[in-house]
This record gives sequence, C-alpha cells and structure tokens, in this order.
Amino acid sequence: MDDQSRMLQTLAGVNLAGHSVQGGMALPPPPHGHEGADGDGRKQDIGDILHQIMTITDQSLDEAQAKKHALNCHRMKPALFSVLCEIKEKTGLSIRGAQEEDPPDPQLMRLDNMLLAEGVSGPEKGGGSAAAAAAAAASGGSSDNSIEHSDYRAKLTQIRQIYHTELEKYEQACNEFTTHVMNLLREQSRTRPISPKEIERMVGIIHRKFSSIQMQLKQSTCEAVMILRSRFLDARRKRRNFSKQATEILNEYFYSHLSNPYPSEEAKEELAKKCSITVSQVSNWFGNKRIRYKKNIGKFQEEANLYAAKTAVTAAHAVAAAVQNNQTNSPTTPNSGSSGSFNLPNSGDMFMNMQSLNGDSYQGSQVGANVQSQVDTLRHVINQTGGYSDGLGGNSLYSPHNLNANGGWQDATTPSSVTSPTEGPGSVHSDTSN
DNA sequence: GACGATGATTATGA
DNA sequence: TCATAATCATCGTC
Repeated sequence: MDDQSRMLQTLAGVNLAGHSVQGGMALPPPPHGHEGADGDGRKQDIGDILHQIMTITDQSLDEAQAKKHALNCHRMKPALFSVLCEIKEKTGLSIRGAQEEDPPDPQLMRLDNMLLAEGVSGPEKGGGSAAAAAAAAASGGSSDNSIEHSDYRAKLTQIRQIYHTELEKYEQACNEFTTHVMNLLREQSRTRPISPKEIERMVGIIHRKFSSIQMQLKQSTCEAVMILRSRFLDARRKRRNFSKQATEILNEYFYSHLSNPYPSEEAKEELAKKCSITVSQVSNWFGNKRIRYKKNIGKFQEEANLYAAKTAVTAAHAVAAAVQNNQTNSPTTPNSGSSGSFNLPNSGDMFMNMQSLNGDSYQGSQVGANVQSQVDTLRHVINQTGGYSDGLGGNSLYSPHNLNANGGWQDATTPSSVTSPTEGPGSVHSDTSN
C-alpha cells in the first residue's frame, strides 16, 4: 500500500466525506457507510479541504490566495498537516537512504588533484607550475627556456583566471538559485508540510547539480592545461639554430682545443654564458661536433682553417706578450734567447717546445690559461703553412693527428694533462678527460 | 619538395 | 656518469 492511498485511508478513517471534485482531478468516490452524524460533519470538513486543495491550482492567483488563507484557517488543517508530515518524513527517509553518503567521485578527485598540481586551483604558486619547473629540470635547462616558461606561465595564469571567474560565476548562480528555491519552499511551507530537512535535501540536490556543472568546468580546464603543456613540451623539442655568434664562439673553442675538445664544466658554463645557451646545449654541441668532425675531417678542413687563421694572430700576440712578460720578470732566465719568436718544429709536440721556451715549464709565469689552446691554433697554422703532412691526404692542412689510431682523441698525453698544474681554476681550457 | 646542416634524443659501452 | 654513435626532427637553402 502506497503512502498516498494510506493517507486517504487514514483520512477516511476519520470519516472522510464523499464528494465529487468539480472541474479538476476526480477523487475516487469515498466510501460511504456507517458513520454517525458527527462523522458526517467531519467528512464534510475533510471533503471541503480536499476539494479546495484539488481545485486550488485551477484558479486565479487571487482566488488561490483566498483559498490558501481559508485552508490555513481551517480547523482540520493541523490534523491533515501532521498526517502529511508523517508521510513525507517516511518518504524523505527512504530517499535519503538511497542518496545519502555519496562516495567522493574518483574522477572529480583526479581533476581536483591535477588542477592543484598544475597550480590552477589552490593557492597561487607565483604564476608558475610544477609541470613547468619539472620540465625545465628534465631538460637540464636553466635560463634557456625562460621565454617559453614565461609564455607557459602567462597562459597558465590566463587559464587560472578564467577557471576562477567561471567557478565564481557558478558558485554565485548556485547560491542565488539555492536561496531562491529555499525562499520558495519556505513560502510553500505555509500551505504544505515542508520540513527543514526536506529543504536541506533540496539544497543538496541543487548543489549536486551545480557540482556536476563544476566538474565539466574542471574537466575543460584540465584539457586546456594538458593542451598547453603538450604544446609547451613540443615547443621545447623544436630545434632552433644557435645564433651565428654562438656558433662562432663554440667553433673557436673547438678548433683551438682540437687536441682535446672536451671542455670542462667551467668551460662549458662560460661558453654557455657567452652563447646564451645552456650547459647541456654546449655539451650537445661538442658531442655532435666531435663525432661529425671525426667522421668527416675533410669537410671540416676549411672551417678549421678559417677559425685557426682567425685566432692565430691573437694567439701569437698573446704568447709573445706572455713570453715578453716572462722575460721582463725574469731577465736572467736561461734559454731566453728566443726573443719571443718561436723555434717552431716541424714535428713533435709544439706544446713541449713551448714549455721549454724559458727552459722551464710555465710554472710561475703568467702565460695564462689559454696558452695551450693558442698553441693548438698556432700548430694548426704551422701545419697549414709548413705543409705538415701526416699521410691522411694531400689536402689535409690541419691534420687530425690529435686523433689516435682508434679514432679517439688523445687523452693522457694531451697537452691539457701536461699543462694542468699551471692552469688556473677559471681556465676555459678543456680538461675533461675522455 | 629535396637535401644538407644541425640541435636533440636515445641506446650502448667503458 | 660521461662519451660515442646512431638516429630523429627541424631548419634553411636551393
């Protein structure tokens, strides 16, 4: 037996009077029977009320208001009201039993977590995001991606702003609608039994509806962030040629350190700073350069000559100045009869001769950390002009005799290891052993 | 669009 | 961990 019929029966139990309802829904004919005169009176009352209730919606607003007032003042109202409340309470319990204790939506939780991690929701993370930072760290990049980072941050901030604006709008709309519904319910509670719990339940329903809208908003935001992120990461993969100046700096270093083109960390950092690229980009560049140079020495010959010639003068000047300086500082130094000019050998390690220039090593002299590289360059020029031939080919001006038989660069015997005691900490000389 | 140059990535080895 | 070698993907030039 359902609640409604039970209600009617309950009402019938208190002597429901039979009445046909005019102009509207017809109630089933009430049972007639065995009631007395007093019962007839109550039947009449209830019949009136039912009639009024059933016809109230068919009437104009004024008429309805008048009827509502009449109903409110009816002597049977409290009894009817309590019955309705009882029924509604039971109905409400059954509904609550089915709907209460909603477990948190895992999808919503995921969305929330992601938005939080990306810095879209939650407290402001300085406009940045963990993703951007992680991506930067992963690339080993420091400042190279600053432009992309700021771009990413700006876009993320935009998304964040839109998200919060929309969220605010939704919340406002939700609150307004809730208030409106609550007012309506309170208003209606004058004529029909609406318990505070029921209002609460209604509010819950509204909130659930709005939260589903919110979820859509969160989903869209997440998608936007994902797209932005993938674009950002793709952009990072994009190759951009280094500036001409940067390439020149790197090439100069490479060809002037051809005997050992392995820049130290410090050297890399300095090169990176000079070229406005990252240290890892410098490493990449040298890695590529080494392998490509080794693979096709002939192809790089011209380039090598070019850079060697370019730096030769500088190198010569620097070495000469250093020697002169050394002579000035130690006038009685033996074997200083070279007068700053090099007795260049056609074979053997030029560097060793440089070392014996003053009858001693560079220790104590201020020749500078770049001497070895300059020697490399000089050696190149010497080879070029002096027709050094190592049998690799007639056109090998700058012969790669730094490459060992295995195709690798000399390591332990490279000048770098020889000069290491004299090199200052700030030297850009390569000392990375292979 | 083809092609070479070049920066980045990845697998591998010492 | 770093260097090498191979490879990918994009850029720049013709």
